[in-house]
Amino acid sequence: MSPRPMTRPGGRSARVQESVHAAVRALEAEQGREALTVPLVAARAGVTPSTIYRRWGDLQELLSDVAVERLRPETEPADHGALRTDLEAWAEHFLEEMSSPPGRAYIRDALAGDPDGSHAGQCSAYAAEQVGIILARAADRGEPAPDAEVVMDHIVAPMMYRLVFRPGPLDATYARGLVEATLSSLMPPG
Amino acid sequence: MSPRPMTRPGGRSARVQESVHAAVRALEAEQGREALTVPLVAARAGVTPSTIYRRWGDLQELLSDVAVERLRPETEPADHGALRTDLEAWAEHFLEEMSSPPGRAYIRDALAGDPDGSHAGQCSAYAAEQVGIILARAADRGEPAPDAEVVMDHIVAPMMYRLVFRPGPLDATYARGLVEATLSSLMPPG
DNA sequence: CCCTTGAAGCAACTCCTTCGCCTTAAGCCG
DNA sequence: CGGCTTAAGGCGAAGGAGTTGCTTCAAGGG
Repeated sequence: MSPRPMTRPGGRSARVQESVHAAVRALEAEQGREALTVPLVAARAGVTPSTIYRRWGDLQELLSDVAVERLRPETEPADHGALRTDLEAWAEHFLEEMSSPPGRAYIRDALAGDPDGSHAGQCSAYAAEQVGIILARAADRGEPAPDAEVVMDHIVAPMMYRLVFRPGPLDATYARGLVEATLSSLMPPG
Repeated sequence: MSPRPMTRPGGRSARVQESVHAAVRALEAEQGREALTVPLVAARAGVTPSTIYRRWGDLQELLSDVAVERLRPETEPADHGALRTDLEAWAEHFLEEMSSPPGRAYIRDALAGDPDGSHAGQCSAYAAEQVGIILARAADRGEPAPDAEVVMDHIVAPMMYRLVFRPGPLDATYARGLVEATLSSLMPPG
């Protein structure tokens, strides 16, 4: 989970990591992200600044690390009994979380301090995992379902592209529209 | 074009901006982006560091500014006489440029130093403009054509999502496939 | 229980970054 | 065309972020 290989995941290293992450979350809430500096976080976490520089490189990579953690889904997508409703509910929930001010900030942070793209990859892996669960359920029910790649390209990608690259609001209607279009192209009306 | 409102676009301000941009491009080419610092760029550009800090805020915003400039398309999309071939050629060209190492670096820089999303918005505006030209040509020819939003959602967004969020290579085949899928859903085979 | 070794603490140094003040010149208006 | 107003750039000092070598600590293995 940490950006650098942690050959000793237990004990002190883990405590330091958690302490630093907690310090970032606390200071973000108290003073806003603008006010964060590495020495400040270090002091709050009870470690020396050089520890943070050595493990994370710089403030941005640390913030990216914390942001990815917060973008991890906490629960499985709700089961509504049918592929269409499952996908609609998940897409609406996903878009709502991601387009909220904190959601946008986490995405921004996750991308900004991510020199090798691994944090961005983790974000899309989270979404792919949720989608996979929904599609597996559909398969269990015997419903025809699109491929996971199709869902990523036609539902997740447009939402995330708009979030990251285009100004302007996004609402649940847009998410539902993407789901409808994807499912109806799966089973043409003809 | 500059991140801060330029109430005096002419004369010295414009010269300083161009000089600083040129210094960034030169030092990037000579020493790599890792080596860049604000004082280094300032020295090369013949300005004082405080000028850069005042106009751009920090190194990342400056690099983002330069990156957006480099992502601006230099020519109109080629005219191949038909919507399908125009879109295919443009999508392939777009994906090839964006997925190249420098292209990926520019996208990363453009997003990283972009606190308010205006640079990201500029990037998508460039793509939308190119798409608009292609669609307008199709309309002139009397060809049925999808809406620009459909092209952005179904062709541009999947490519950019994969570029930014997913590891792994991307090739012209993928771009063509997106175009085919979009056009064939426009005119169902039935 | 000791040994190895990666990680954290410490401290000193470098240099990035900020800020106040002054100077320059762009754009305006008579 | 020539002075006037006012952004914007230059300069220098002060403060703090970021870096590094060395030392100390403790996790995990023998």
